[in-house]
Amino acid sequence: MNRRTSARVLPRKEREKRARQEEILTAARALFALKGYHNTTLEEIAHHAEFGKGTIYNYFSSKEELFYGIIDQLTAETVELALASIRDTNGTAREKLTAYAVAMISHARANAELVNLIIREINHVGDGSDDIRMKIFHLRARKVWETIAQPIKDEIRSNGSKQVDAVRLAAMFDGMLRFHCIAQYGKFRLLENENIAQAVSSIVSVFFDGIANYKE
Amino acid sequence: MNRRTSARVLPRKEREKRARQEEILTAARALFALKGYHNTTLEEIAHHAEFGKGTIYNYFSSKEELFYGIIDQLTAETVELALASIRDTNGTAREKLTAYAVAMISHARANAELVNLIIREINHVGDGSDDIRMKIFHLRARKVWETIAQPIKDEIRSNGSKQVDAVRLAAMFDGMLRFHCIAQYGKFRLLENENIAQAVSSIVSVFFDGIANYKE
Amino acid sequence: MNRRTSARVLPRKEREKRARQEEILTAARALFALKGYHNTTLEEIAHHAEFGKGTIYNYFSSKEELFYGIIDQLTAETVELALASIRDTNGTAREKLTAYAVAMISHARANAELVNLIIREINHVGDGSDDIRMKIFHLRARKVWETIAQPIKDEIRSNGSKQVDAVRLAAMFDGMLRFHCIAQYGKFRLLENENIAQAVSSIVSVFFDGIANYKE
Amino acid sequence: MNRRTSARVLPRKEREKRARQEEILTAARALFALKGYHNTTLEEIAHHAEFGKGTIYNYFSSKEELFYGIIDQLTAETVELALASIRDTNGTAREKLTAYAVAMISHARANAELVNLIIREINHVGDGSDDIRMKIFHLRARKVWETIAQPIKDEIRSNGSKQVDAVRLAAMFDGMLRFHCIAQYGKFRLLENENIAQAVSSIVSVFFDGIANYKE
DNA sequence: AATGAATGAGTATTCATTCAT
DNA sequence: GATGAATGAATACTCATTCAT
Repeated sequence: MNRRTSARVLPRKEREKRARQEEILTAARALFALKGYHNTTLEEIAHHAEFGKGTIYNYFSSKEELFYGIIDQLTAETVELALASIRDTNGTAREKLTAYAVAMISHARANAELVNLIIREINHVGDGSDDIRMKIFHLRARKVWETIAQPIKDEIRSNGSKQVDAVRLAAMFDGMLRFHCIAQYGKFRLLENENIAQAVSSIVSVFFDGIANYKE
Repeated sequence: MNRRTSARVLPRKEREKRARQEEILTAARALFALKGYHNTTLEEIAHHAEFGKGTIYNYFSSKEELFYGIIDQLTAETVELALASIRDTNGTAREKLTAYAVAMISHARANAELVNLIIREINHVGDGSDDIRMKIFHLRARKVWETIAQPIKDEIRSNGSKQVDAVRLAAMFDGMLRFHCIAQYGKFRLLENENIAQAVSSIVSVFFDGIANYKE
Repeated sequence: MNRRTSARVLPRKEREKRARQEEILTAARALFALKGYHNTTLEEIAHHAEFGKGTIYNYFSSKEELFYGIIDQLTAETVELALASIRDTNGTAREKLTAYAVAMISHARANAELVNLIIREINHVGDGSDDIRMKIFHLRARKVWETIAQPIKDEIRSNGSKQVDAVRLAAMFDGMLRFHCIAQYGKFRLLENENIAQAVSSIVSVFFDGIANYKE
Repeated sequence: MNRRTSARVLPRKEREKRARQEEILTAARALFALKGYHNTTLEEIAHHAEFGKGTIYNYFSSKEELFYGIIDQLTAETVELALASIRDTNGTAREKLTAYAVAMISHARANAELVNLIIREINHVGDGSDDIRMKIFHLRARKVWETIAQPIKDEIRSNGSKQVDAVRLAAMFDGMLRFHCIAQYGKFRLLENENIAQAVSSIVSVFFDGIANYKE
């Protein structure tokens, strides 16, 4: 196996470049999350990443590109998280979705306000001419929904229902989750509760049984 | 009746001032929604409102203040909308919440991206020192949830359940709705469907019956 | 005659605006001439013009535009100077061209290195996409040559020659003059002599009689 | 014969160093001519010369030094060209100067805009503290004039004139030539004609006979 | 000797805010 | 009150130069 073609054994130069990119992304992530895109200067990012200002531009061609790098990272993480939760959980649909919900909320909490960052800033940057990029985020979101739609579909099918837009239901579930994250972890903090297990339990319970059958 | 406290008989001066404020808010709303807070200049707002740039400062002490004026307007509208939907709908909880959902989504559609603007920009402005203002938005959100929590509580009580955090359930319902609005009407458009009735029906159906009992 | 349509009685506002533009142009002229386009900062120009930096942008949309403003001024002055010299001088072609030469060199001396500025910087600024502007300078140069071509044409016609490209000859005369200015007043100072009358006399003498008949 | 002073038998190291310098100068020449001094980056030069950026600094201590290297090359070429034209042409002053004019214009055409580059950029670089360098260019220019002044002097002496500043006349002739080159080959293209022979003929004719005796 | 990643001084431009008219 | 010219702080981005490898 050639060193160049192997994904594992990248040449040292390349590995180091990736590592530096990660460092910069991490610094930017923290600052964007804390202060928002427009209120964070490249100087600050550079300082926080312990690089010179000019160095940032060796890795990202503009501040905007850096931002998209973060979005890319985050959406990829979310997709990965959904895939892993559903794939690795053996059990009922309810258990699979519970696993996803826990993972999702934990990720949101760990990344504090960064999850909202996506929603907050996505329309903000650029002039809308970057449709290609938008399409990627689009595809990532659908990928998540399609992933969690699978157990939903199975559940409903076993119910006797036939034609159901499981992706739409998945989006609803995701909506509850994400709104919870925004409400819980955004600056615009709306909820006080910090008990993930309980929050997930509520959401899953409502989603599967509805409030008509809701039991605390 | 005091001239000041009367909503009807404000002095002409005061009435005109309010009217001007509204005009400015309307112009700003349109532009902020279209281009975001930071990408909209006061010059543009002034031009669009057909006022001189300096005049804006006779009505709002800063660009930020103007932004909060819009948030204030929007959140007030949402509260009003929730109150009206629940109050004016006679029937079951399901019917009341359906009414609210229709009103909410219609409002979001009519105000296009402005709804997201709240979420998107709310963290953008200021340096966190405006807690008082945050508290107002906080209270408005709770007011909405408490309003729609009432029918939910009634529904569940009639189910025999006792201790239920209906406000939390209300927030979940609202979350599904708002996420739907963001996904549907944001630039980050994720859904294709434009049929409000159907979307509302799905959301209400899941919320009340859960997907376990979901019928298309 | 309406104040608005009269070229003489511009409204006060407009007059003041023009005056400010002139002040800025004058300041920029001095600095560009002294240090060149790229070595002069807008901050310096603003300071020298006793305006704030932002104010410059109310009058010129960019540094480049400001530069073109100067070129415009200078080329217009040169045209004016040629027209006046030829028109106002009664006498032979030799006398007319002498008048032009004196005026041209005096202007160059008064504006020190600014005359060269045109040649020095003209290719420097912008990316060549401003053909419209180039065309204007082009036309101005031709205008000068056509102006001084007239007496040349008359002189030659009285000689019996018929078809002569007088404009080309005019360009040659102008070339001697301008090169003299560059050599004399540029940083790249090549000549020591400061006696305008003598320099003009040499140039005119050579131009009319050639060195074959040259008498000091 | 000392290895150092011999032009032929330089040590290999030295020869290679010179060769590399030439390569870099050639690359820089092309780019400076095309885009101007300030709009050409060292990165581009290095790339075009197929060297690493840092390597350039092993041969030239700064970008400015590199520029002066080009000027040096060009002015040396011009001196060489003048010397050769006058020396190698047997015949009248008129013929010698015609030869020089043809050589000069051809060189200008071959080096396109590089000729103007000298005039354009000479004031651009540095802060005037490089008088030594200026003096060199100065001397080179005088060398050219003195070279072409010789046949002029002879011509005039044979005319009976005594005290004539032939160098000044030479500068005038050169001025016509160089202005022609600028007008013809600069971006600021003022002439359409491309017929070198005819242009030279006009210039020489005017210079020797003046327009008073000018025949097409 | 060759390299190119790192650097940060330097600069054009924007725009919220002020204030004289 | 209304205006918009004046202002300068703030900031993304460039690029000559250095230096560790």
